[in-house]
Amino acid sequence: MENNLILYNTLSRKKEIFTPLKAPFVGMYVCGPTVYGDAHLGHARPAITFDLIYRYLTHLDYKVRYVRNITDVGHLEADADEGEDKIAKKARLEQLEPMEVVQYYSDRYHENMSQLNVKKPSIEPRASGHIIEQIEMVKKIMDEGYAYEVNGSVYFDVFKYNQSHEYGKLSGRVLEDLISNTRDLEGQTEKKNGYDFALWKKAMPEHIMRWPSPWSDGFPGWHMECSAMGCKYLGEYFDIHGGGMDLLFPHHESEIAQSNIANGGDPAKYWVHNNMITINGKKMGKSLNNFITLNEFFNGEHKSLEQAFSPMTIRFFILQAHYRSTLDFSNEALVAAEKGLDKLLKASETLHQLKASDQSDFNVVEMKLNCYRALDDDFNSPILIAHLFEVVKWINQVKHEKAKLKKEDIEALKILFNIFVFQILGLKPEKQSNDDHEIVDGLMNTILDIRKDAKDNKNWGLADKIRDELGKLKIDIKDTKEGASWEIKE
RNA sequence: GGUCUCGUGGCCGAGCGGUUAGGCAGAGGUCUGCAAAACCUUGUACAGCGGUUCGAAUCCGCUCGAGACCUCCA
Repeated sequence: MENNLILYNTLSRKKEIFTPLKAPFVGMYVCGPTVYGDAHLGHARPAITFDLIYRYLTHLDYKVRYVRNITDVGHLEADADEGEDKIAKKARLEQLEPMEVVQYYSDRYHENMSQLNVKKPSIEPRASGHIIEQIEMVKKIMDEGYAYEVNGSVYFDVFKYNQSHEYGKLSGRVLEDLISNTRDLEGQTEKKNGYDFALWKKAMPEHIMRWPSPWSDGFPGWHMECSAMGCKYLGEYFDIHGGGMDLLFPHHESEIAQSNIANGGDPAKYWVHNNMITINGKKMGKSLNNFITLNEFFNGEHKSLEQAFSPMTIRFFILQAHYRSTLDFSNEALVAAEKGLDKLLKASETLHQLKASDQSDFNVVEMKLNCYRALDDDFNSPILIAHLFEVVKWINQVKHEKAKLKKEDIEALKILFNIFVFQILGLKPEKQSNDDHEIVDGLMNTILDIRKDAKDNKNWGLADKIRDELGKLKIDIKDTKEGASWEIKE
């Protein structure tokens, strides 16, 4: 497949033509969740954004190795260097082994991802399983003279690094500004400078998660894991590094610094960042405590929710905005997404019942090109969806015999829907598929048959009664020219 | 305080120098035993004020407003 893909590179702040380092292979690393709580709507954004990118690159015939980590150690609670490990804290509170907490929330995260139809990454490494690699990397940085040890902890010397490299080139920060901003931070730390970051932390006695190292029994600094694991599975220089915009600084900036010293260069060619989801105009996040978990969306049990929203509604809602824009949550917006998605999926079913004509009123080839153009332009899913809704219009017009489509065009549209709606956008019908389906179908056909007899005899009372009673069972009956149809609500 | 981003019709959200974005909601109509769905028609939108230009939502400046990062955060 010819490649016209353009993507926005945070590093250059420009859209660039996507040229893989070693086509057809593509290496993509995305910062995954810290598993110490249920995933919320904010977590769904990068998952779905990079799922879209993964799916599209795969569709373009690239052999993608997609690595998304699980952070199960090293993330500190309050201060980057003085706080307590998030996992360990949660474990102590709940009287659980740290790894028990990790297992529990990892499982729940995976369950949510599966519900959202997010494909599994090729590799999902855990930080705790790569302590050796991280220690090795810290050693390298020590050997190069860009890190110093204080009381068993190791810090990266940002000032020294900045003399030969540019600390801040990703986030657009200037070290002088950082100096003036960190100068008046309270508390005397072990660090030479406030902006230095930890590569290895000595564990306090109460700290449960700890590993031996040349410097102390302790644990790796947060930024180490992504550098070490990215390098291990994708090489020292790979194609795409992704994550949320809030990770730009200091996380990704520090990864670049570490990698430059340890491996002699940047870790990735393209840096891709998804924007935040907001609630009442503010970022939805753990720290602001204004988040709604995915499970709460799915079951509707949250005071801010007027109803439950299905995983596919959430997915569609997110895909209707460009990944680099903020997306504002509201019940109204989600209801709109729910209805829009329903319309799209219904049209997909209708497509299979269309009657072919000997000519077409629409240019299917052009439409297909437009769909590709949308995705090629920095994965513009909202534009793609707008195109798909035009196809929905076509389908409905043909259904109502107000427009025509040739047989081969109908077939082409089926393929188009399959590619863009199902394979790339990753949407799927949400009907429960259980073994009772055939029985239910049979029953419904019988009932609708009886109702049709009633209607033919103008026995409106009986016809309405059947519809009303079924309605109470959440079964919707709709009369069309072709006969009655039914569907289960919600 | 520093750095950066954004402000689009009732709501969400594309576009980023000249062409209808799209979805939801609203209004009118077609269809229909009724209802629903679908279809057709329908919207004085681009924070404000200046400037550049033949032409600006789109570029520049200022003002106002909102947000992100600078500390863990997707």
